[in-house]
Amino acid sequence: MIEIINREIELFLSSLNDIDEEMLKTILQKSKISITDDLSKGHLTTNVCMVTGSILKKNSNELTSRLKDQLEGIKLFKKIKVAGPGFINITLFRKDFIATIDKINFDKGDYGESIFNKGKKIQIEFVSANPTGPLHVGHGRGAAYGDAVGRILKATGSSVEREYYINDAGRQIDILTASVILKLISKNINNYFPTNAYKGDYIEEICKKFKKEISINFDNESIKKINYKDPEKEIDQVIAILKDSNIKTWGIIKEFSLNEMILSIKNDLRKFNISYDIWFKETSLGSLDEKSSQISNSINMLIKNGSAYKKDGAIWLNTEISNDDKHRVLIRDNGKATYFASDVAYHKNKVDRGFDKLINIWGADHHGYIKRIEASIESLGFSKDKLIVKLVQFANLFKNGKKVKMSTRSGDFYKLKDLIDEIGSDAARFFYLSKQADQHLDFDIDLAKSNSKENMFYYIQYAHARIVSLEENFIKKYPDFEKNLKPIQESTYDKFDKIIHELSKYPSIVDKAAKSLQPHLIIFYLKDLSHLFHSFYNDNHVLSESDENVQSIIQCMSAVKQVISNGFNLLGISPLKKM
RNA sequence: GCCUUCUUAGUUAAAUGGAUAUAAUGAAUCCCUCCUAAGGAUUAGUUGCAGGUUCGAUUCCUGCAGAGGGCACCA
Repeated sequence: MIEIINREIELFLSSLNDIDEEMLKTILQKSKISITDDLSKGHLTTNVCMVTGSILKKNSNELTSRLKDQLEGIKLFKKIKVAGPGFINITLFRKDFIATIDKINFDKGDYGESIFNKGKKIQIEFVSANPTGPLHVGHGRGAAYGDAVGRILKATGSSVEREYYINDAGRQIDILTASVILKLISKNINNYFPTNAYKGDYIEEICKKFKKEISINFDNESIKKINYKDPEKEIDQVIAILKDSNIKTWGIIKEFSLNEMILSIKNDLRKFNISYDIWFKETSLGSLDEKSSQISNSINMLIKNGSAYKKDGAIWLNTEISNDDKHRVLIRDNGKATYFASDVAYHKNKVDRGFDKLINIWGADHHGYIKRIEASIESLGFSKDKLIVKLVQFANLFKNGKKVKMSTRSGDFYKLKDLIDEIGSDAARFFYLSKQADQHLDFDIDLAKSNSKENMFYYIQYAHARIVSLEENFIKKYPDFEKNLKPIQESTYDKFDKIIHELSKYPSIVDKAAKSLQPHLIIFYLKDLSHLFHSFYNDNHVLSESDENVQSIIQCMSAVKQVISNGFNLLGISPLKKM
């Protein structure tokens, strides 16, 4: 129906005098056909006359009456009405309106999918937490968000590749390795353990798994003598001694610890119903020592085209192109690459892989990083519009009415795994996604676990479960109807019209969520839909309706169930059959 | 100081520039001989302040006030 109206509108616009290409484009961009917010306004509405009127500096009254006549002329609609400041409201014939139910029950899991991103290759990189500790509840939000965005984009026709960037190079990994080694040799060094080493119990778990047949010999005496006031220098000194005294064993333990950490992260994410297509290691970008490694190549390119330069012994990138407030160091005066240099190479690698869009999901603390990455992309000769950075604000976790504190180094944090064990993956995902990603979120564990009305998650699940049970009871009562339900278009029953109207909005909600990368829109939609359902369910005793009506109602209810299930699926949540 | 996100019922939150700003919660009242009361119905209550753009602004722009986050040759 919307396609038909669109065609009529285009005909209408081209029939107008004094309109040029440019204007036409603007009008089509600004105007829209949408589903009305309320049935009292009919089923569909368009603002095209107001938009056209304002662009052509014409009175919109004249336009509305002309378009109204034209739409009435094709006799495909029950009623055309001009309303408000110049909307055209369209009421469909009942069979067209009610056909939505048949469509949903026919399309099943495909209902709501669209093709507006068809053929697009999108890469989405998210979580990418350093493999120096297990994932904590702070990472959960980015994980739930990134995965849901991936699912939604896929539903709009694009191919989506999920990627986790593993920072397996650099000082943090050295600290991890040192922490493990110090625990392994703790008896020989009087249990010495520097303040800045990682303290969580996961370090001990790695030690337990480490095969003891390898002899672990380090310079224990030098370690015992370490005495620094600055904890940063202290840990660096520890690392230096360990490496110098037995680089081979260091390497073995480093690799082992890293693999254990990555494995634990993968397991946690799997538990959270998330799987990745690619696990990209920072070390695969190579090092500066290799002449044609990816990292050397990208820096050389930047130097060659004049974007990067040498100053005070370091190599800097001029980031003015993106209005960054200062130039950024790529290679330090000690010859080592910065983390930023790896990132430049990594983003070049991503662009080279030919994606149409790169979506990075970062914690809000990375905010200051956006401009320099954009500058590097532009400086390498690509458009920064390819890159979309979505910031996810921190989540405050509340338990027993108190805020839960977190710090990775001290080992004092709430693990994502524990949260999932406590409330389940589905409820956790739901709450992480229940608010816009770029807003602060207070995550109340007690509420998430509660069975009360204020728990939206159960409210929606309850609607789904009620319909499942309704269908079961229906089949028990009418075993014959199972195979030949009457088509719903013949229904004259109208008490569920509000629900049908709401169901017809679902595809546009998915599109909106995909365009704005906001999964929470789906949650709010499902809540509204569930509300309509619960209300209907209370007012109408379905199975005591006439045989004819009950067939139609059951089909409508099944459609509601289907849409809840489809919506949950986009969020990575499984609907419940029983509460 | 600079950058950035934000400010909507008592509280927590919705709303691609659209019509009467939507829910939940809290308060008050009511509804189970009936398909799951983890539910429903009714009532009262909101766009920080001052301008601007627009036929139309919670939405876009400017200023002010207030809150969070970021401003390393750390990762």
